[in-house]
Amino acid sequence: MASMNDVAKRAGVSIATVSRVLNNNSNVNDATRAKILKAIKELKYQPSRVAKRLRSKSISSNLLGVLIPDIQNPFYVDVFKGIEDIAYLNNYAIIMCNFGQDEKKEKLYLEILQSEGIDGLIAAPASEDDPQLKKMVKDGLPVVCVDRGLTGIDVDVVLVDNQKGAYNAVEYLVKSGYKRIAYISGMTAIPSSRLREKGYLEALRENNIEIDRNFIKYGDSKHESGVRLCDELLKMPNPPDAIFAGNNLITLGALETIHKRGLRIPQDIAIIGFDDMYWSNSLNPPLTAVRQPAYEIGKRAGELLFQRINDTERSCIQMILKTDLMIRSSC
Amino acid sequence: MASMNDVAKRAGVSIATVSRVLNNNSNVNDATRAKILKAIKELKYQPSRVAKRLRSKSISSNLLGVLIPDIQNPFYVDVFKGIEDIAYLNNYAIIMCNFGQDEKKEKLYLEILQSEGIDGLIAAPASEDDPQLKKMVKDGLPVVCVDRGLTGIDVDVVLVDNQKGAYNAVEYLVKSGYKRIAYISGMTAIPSSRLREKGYLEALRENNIEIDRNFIKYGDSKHESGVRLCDELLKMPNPPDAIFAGNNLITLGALETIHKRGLRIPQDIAIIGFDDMYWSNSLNPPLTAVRQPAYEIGKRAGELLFQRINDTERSCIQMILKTDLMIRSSC
DNA sequence: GTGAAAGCGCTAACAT
DNA sequence: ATGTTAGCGCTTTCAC
Repeated sequence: MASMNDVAKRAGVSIATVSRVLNNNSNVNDATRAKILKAIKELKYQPSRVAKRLRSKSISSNLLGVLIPDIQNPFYVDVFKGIEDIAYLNNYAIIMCNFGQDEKKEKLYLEILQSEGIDGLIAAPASEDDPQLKKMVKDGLPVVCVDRGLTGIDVDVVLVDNQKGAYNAVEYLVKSGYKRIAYISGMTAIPSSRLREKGYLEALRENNIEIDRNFIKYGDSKHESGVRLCDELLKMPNPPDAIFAGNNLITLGALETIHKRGLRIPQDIAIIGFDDMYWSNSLNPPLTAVRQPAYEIGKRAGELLFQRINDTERSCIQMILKTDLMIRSSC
Repeated sequence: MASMNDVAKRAGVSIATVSRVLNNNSNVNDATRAKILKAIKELKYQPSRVAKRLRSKSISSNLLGVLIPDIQNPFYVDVFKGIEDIAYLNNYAIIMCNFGQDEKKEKLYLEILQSEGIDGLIAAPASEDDPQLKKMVKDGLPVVCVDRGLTGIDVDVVLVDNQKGAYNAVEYLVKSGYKRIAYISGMTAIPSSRLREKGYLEALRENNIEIDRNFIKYGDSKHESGVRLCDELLKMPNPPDAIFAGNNLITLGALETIHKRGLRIPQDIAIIGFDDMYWSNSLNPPLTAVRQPAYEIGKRAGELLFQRINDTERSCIQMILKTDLMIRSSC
């Protein structure tokens, strides 16, 4: 790889001048500029982002971090796509950190990110109390949280109203005549899981449906726990007549169990999921679900991040997007 | 962020000694080491990967690139997860480049990757003839290709036998009694699309089924083209009785169209897909599909990459994994 | 308008 | 066993 020095030599100028034409700020003689441009072309010179980053942390390093709990969850994939589209517009590359809801892994990734000298970070932290991430925010790293916030510190956040979304879903179940409604929760360490439970409880309470604690199952937000917890629910002596699944992976797992048991949906057991997927229509049966605008969450987060990178002083924004109940035929 | 200099000062030693304990290669006096370790802790010092990378390209920069065409395709997500697990084991971070099958975007990402001084790259290139990527391989960058190779140059490749997978799928369709079998292809620029077509044609030919060119539709490997091309197929005066869908996104799109038209699967139209998904069982009906071991592809590619990083001279390997026909009830 | 030189944080000879 | 120093590729004063 040719360096600036090579270019300078070839063009018969100093590296300072090369730097000047590259960043076309100061005035450079047209003839000199032409010579340099020619040398750059001939040598196929590409500036090193690494050297640039080392040299001045103050200036754009064109690198940002994305820290998410589960890339195999389609929700985060869409969020990522939203972020990426914005990053690309700004000529930024992304270090992707998928920590699998493992706090140790998250910690290591956070260290790496810091060590890489990123310009900014978009994160869905393992816990809203994450001390390490909080410290990074305090130290001035531009951070935008998605899906989950951070307590006790001012930070930009983009998420949906989880409680309301869950409330709407469960209320719809109630209005449809279901009375024995179960909830399969994701990890309770995740704020959204707790808020969805709150929405669930609220909807039951307001509709005078007795709350049965045995109908609330706690898992780890993954497919497998949907499979297992749905099974536990269905083999109860007096099983539920409807299930509210805490996220898309859980929903898919629950569907698997229901189908394995040969039960009909919604006649034998109804189901409604949090998180829509574009293939929800092709599921058996078409799934009724609470849709989060995942792509938009990512896009907005990306926009907020670049705003903050360009203006560290701007006051923090909490952006709450709305959910949509996509009514199909699983309940 | 504390630097090595800060640590050295605090411990009352030179930066060289600090570097020594950090890379614990040379001998350092135990007392000195202790002092330095203490200073590191107190300052919460973290080495800068950026400086390290700038300093010596020869040594591990702990950064690698992943270049894939579509992160919203679950196949690539699983491949990525496989890569990531291996990268994490080696303390590597990943720059994720999702080029959306857009050659211009791919080119820019490749430039960025080079400019970031990555140690190695795992790529599913837009074309098997990609001159830029080829040049990077020639220039000595460790590269492993997944899903698609590179012509005219020696490079490690991990993929499945696409032709055989397709052959098996279409043969299964034939054996099941279908005679009017259509193929919805992904982008023909992608080798796997062409190989799957070859397998499709081969299976028809060997079973003495007349090939109808109108039954082959070419799209762009995305959901939308599955929706559209399946529709074109179904509104033919004499439509097919079975569809072989070129990848998972196309399959999902085709399913959407079939359901929208209120057709029964497999009575009215049968479907078999390339690429399995873990929720295939929950689709309507459970989908028969050719399974690629996506996670393993990523994992193997990661392993090969680290092998190559550690031994640039090792001769290239082409690893061909096998596909499985997952028989369910969509045909 | 252009060049010289310092320095970002680190590693690796080369000294001592 | 430890320190000194050059240099990775770049930006940015400060001269001229």
